[in-house]
Amino acid sequence: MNKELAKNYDPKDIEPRLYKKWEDNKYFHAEPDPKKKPFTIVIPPPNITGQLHMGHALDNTMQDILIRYKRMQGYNALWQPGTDHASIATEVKIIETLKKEGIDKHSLGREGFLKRAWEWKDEYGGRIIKQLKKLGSSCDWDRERFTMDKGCNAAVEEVFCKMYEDGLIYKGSRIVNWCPVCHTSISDAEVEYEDQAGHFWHIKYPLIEDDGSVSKTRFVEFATTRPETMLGDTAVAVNPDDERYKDIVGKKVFLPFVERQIPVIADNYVEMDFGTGVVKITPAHDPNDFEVGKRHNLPEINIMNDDATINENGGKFCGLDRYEARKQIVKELDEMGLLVRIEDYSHNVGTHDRCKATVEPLIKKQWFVKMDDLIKPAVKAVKEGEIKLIPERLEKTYFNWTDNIKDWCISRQLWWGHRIPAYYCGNCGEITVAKTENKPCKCPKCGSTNIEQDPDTLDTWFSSALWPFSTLGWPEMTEDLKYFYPTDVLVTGYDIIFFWVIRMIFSGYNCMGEKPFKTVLFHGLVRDSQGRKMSKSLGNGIDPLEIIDKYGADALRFTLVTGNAPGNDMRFYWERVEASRNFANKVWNASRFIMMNMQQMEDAGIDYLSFEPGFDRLEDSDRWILSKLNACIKEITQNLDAFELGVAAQKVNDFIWDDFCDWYIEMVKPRLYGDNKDSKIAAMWTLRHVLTDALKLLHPYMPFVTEEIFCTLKEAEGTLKENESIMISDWPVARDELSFETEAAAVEMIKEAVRKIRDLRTSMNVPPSRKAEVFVVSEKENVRDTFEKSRNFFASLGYASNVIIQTDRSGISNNAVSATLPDAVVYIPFEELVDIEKELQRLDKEKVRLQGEIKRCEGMLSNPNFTGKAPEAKINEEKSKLENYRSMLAKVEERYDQLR
RNA sequence: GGAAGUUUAGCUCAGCUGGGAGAGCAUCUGCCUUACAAGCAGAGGGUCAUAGGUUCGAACCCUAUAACUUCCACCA
Repeated sequence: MNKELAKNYDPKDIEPRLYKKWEDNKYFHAEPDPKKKPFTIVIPPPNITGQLHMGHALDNTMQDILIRYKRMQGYNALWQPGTDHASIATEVKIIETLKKEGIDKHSLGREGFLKRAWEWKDEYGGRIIKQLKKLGSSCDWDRERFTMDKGCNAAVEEVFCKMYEDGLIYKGSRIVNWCPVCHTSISDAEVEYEDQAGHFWHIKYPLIEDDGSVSKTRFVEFATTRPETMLGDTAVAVNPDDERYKDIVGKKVFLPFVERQIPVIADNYVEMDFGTGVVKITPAHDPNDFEVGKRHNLPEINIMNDDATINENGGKFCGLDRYEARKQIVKELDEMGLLVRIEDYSHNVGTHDRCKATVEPLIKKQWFVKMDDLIKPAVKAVKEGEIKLIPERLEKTYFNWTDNIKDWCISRQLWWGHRIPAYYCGNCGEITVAKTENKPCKCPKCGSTNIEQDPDTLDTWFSSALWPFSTLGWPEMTEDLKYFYPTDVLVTGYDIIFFWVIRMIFSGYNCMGEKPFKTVLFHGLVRDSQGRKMSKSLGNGIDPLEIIDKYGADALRFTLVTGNAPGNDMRFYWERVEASRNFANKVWNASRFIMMNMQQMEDAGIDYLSFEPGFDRLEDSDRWILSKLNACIKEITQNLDAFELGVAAQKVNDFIWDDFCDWYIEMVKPRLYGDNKDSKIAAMWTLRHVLTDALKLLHPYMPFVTEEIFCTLKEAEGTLKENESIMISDWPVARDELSFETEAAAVEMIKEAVRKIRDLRTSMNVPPSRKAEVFVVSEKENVRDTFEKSRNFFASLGYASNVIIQTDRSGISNNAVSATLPDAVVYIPFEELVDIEKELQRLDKEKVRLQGEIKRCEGMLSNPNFTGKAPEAKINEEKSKLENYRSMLAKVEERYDQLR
């Protein structure tokens, strides 16, 4: 042995060193191999603008746990990494940067701007990758992709052209969400609604009399939250069943300012009970009005420019900002006597999720994906369980969206992104859709060479929707694609189920004819300790890199996956990181203990390595911990297969800390410090065996500390192979020949006795330094045998100077306290310390407790409904409990009588 | 308006799909016991939101109610 571990685990130097080792040895790399089963995860590609935040840390920790677990199980595990160009987020960021330099985007021109964007990508795009590495992510970095690399571009063009041919992509003039700040259309999913305090302006339009004059006495009154849109009104509507307005339907009203006469129409869209039952109709600036307008063939009058100022259709308000126009219009209406009243009103306003500007519905010519057919296989897949969502309840959210799906607006008036492969003839207007390599030099219809490509780019999610197969080579049918697709799990936050998950699913079926993944594992948000979202503006964000720096990546990872269920949000507490760090340190020190003893045995010339566990040489405590380990392996494997990462983590923690450290290592100490060589060797074999398996079980969660210990341990033994690593070692397999029910139960009894002794001592304020004789009295031979076999550790754990095992209580002083077990009574004569009255009180309390338990058991067992209907195992369990309680009660009563 | 989630110890949360309520942190007591004070040993602390129901048996299943949170819709 030539390596020693420091007293406290310090991740600082260890983590980068080990990560480099893994990378250098290509342990993350996967190639198709028909001899192995694939297991694939594609990373949710982080934005190139991104910095690692808690959400990433959680998301990637979960993926890494699954990948490492499967890799150890012998799967050909591929974690496909990459980044997203994040069209609008990046473009906004670059515009900001340019602004600081006093440069306007348009003055650079498209090419100049894109050049800057690529420079920016080269400089910052790799930042988050470096940060992911600090977390320990075992992605196959040789395969790193980017949504705007050559392959992804090819995939995007392929899909666009194919879908256009199939009629799934069309260009149409429809009302879209327009961001007047970013100057682009955005999809429905990108609109965030927020409650804003506003007003309800009650306005009236004069009726046009039958003689064509503007009435001075008859008006139609309605209310609106956006009076400026009146400039684009082309009707007012009432419900067809509304008696109040029956007589004016078909007549006209006078629209002030623009001085139009517009019709009063009847449409079911109008609710009679709301407001006055009259709605002004502005088809060009409201999605509902747009629909109404279509039904009634109303003109669509656009009154706004792209920056939300009023255009020439707004007459005298032309040039004013929408809010300025609003003020003016209200003021002038008031002056004209057409403003009835103003009411305070809180309503939802659509804002752009990127820049928070109020979205303006506008009619624009845009590209859309037709959703109704495309969505069908995606619905079917989830309905029939072909794709599993975890937690299951998110299926409802999923179907809620698919059931109400609208066509997807995919064109963006941005430069950074995939430019739409559509070409327009400047002469005849013919549209040609073609891949870049086939782009037309002249119009196929009129032959004109006056051809221009569509200036717009695609929604950033258009390319990420293809991510699970574009990264594996599609549209080429590569070996990778055949082997690794469909992928196994997608791990992501529930917040992007609409943006991304659904779109990947329908794209998968559309392009590959096959689902993109079998399971979607959702996690929640990491919130601050007060339950608030972490955000830049609140300044309450916690930097994962700071945690890694202070406590290590292992501690961060462990913290993020323990104590919360799939899909639930969690709160972040530094105390929890500290607890995780302490756990890592615990593992570290247990290992240190074992290695110190290895050293001592080596120094004493004891060959512990060649011990082959003829199981007859294992002692009860060894068999107990091996049984525990075996159960643990089974359960943890099951939990991981069911994606119950938190539950599995808790079990590893409890096994290592409670069973292994607090009990087994303590049990084994007297043997290690004693003279029995065989016993020592058996103990050392068990320690090493259990530690190694425990490290493996822990490795997916805490890759660094486990690797460091694993290698140091092997090195100490002298069995470390070159470049050996726990990450490519075999996942532990449960071995039932290493499970010993009888011995395990026997040790549990000793543990119970120890706990009772400790309890007695504490309640009597006996300091640990004061040892005492301990008598064990049992009529049962096998019980006495058990104590006999375990006397060494029973004595040390129970602070006994001597353990005397006998069949009756002869020779035991009356000045003794006792602890009762079902099959034995333990006496500790403390002489001067014992207060008989107090002891009687204690025994009395115990009597009452046992009587209560017995009553409960008897009640159950005498209930014919219970004995008739409950499963037999449960009945037997209760019977044996009852027996134990009765036996204990008898002993307690006996002792009570003796003392009295 | 529709839907979902949450409600368990002082705090944050688990509880693996019905069989005697758990962890971490905090609190209290005693220990620097040669792996670990980032530790050890003990203790206190819960009508599992409320009210009904199903069941031999409910934190868990059903119904209703309340509070909080979130998502979707957008009635102008």
